[in-house]
Amino acid sequence: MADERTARERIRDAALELFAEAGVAATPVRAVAARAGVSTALVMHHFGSKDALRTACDEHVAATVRARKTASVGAGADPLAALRASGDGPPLLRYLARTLLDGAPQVADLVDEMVADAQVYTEAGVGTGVVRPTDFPRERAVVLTIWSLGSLVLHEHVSRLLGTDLLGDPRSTGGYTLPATEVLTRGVITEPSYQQVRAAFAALDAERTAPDQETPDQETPHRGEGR
Amino acid sequence: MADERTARERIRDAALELFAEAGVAATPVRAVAARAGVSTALVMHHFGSKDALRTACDEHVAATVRARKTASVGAGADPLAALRASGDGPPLLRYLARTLLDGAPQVADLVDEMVADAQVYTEAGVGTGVVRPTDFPRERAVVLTIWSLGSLVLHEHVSRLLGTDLLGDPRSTGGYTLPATEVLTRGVITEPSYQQVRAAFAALDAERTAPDQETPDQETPHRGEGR
DNA sequence: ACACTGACTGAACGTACGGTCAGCATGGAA
DNA sequence: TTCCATGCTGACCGTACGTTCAGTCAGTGT
Repeated sequence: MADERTARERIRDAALELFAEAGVAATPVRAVAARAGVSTALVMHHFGSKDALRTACDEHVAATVRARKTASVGAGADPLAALRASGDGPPLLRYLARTLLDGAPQVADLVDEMVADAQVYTEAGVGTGVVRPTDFPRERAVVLTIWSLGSLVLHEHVSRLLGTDLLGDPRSTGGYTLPATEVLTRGVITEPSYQQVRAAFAALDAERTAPDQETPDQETPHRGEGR
Repeated sequence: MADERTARERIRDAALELFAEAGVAATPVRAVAARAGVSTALVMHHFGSKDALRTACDEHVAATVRARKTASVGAGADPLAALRASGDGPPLLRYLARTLLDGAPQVADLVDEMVADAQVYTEAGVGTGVVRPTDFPRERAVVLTIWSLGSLVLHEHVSRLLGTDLLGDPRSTGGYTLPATEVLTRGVITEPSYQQVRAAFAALDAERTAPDQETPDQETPHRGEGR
């Protein structure tokens, strides 16, 4: 019965859950108020408007993620491992997964920070021999962060396909983490195929910088059967 | 002036664009009708309800993706390369990126097919020497498909971070494809770190199947500095 | 005793929504 | 010509939305 949180916090948490479930546009303020056990007028009293409530949610999530983030790069460069384990992780992560799509500036800043952190951590990992060196330090950090967040956003599909809930206990995410880590360790593509891709994009760049001179017939950049 | 499409197709295409931009819940039927140049009543006449219109969009996207999909596994296991190149790709891909989140069954089936295709293609690639073998053929196909779709869903962040529009011309996606392919070729994590992750999850499994016997102190599964 | 403040509510307002309906053209079949 | 089916519209309906407002109540300082 005793709910230690203030009414303002209860409203914000209720909004977080409902916005995460159905999206902001599909969630009436009345539903938020009902879930928090208050009147709709009190929601307006505390936040001023539905949009301001949404912004407050964005800021709360961003602040919490910032507070909880740790340098855990070993298991697949996962910037959210600490959050996953914490009690209030699931609703927060669900909300984050939703709002990664509708371009809230607070969330965009958060992603930028995650990328910067990932770059620092991977470069440190290169020093300690945990992480391989790369030709594209920043771009690799972007790619790894995007993949990590992308699997979070699509957690429903991951759950259906692998039976692994990425929003739950990190110790039970092996169904996803194991193959992902295998890919991130041993790779998928063989070296000659990679060189073909590199050459194809280099040719495209050359064609763009000097578009007048003729280029040899190469309309499909990835051939696939070359050995 | 001559628009060859029927009014029904114009409505469906307008809905596709608007739903992709702002989401279904935030798009009024009136806006769809206005974009298509018809009355709102005609939208209802053709589709019956907003929800049915949404379903029609889902089915149209699924059908188009199925029609366009090709076996292009060389450049990072991208199941949507053909679609990207085609003219009506962008709005379709934008819609797909949106609806991958709200669990439409047609889209879920589509994802399942993509995974199945990815598994077939990667296993064929192992035979021709383009793709490396794996301990988890199906799980690897899931992971690669999820990463590919995840980067599509987060294309806005990719664009901001790398200046590369994944929805546009595939020949100008090198900013993303090159580092992604490098990661998928040479890996990120070193072999000993991978073995640590494997051992940690194996220990967790053992603990779960025989939870009574004591296990050695290992509360954090990824240590990171072990060498 | 009074005044003031902030949390909080029930009722209401204006609006924009999804959906309905009667009816108007057009056109091929009878 | 009559008929009905189809594509289509403007006007309308009930509802649910975001927001406003007047006012209650408890606490606090004076």
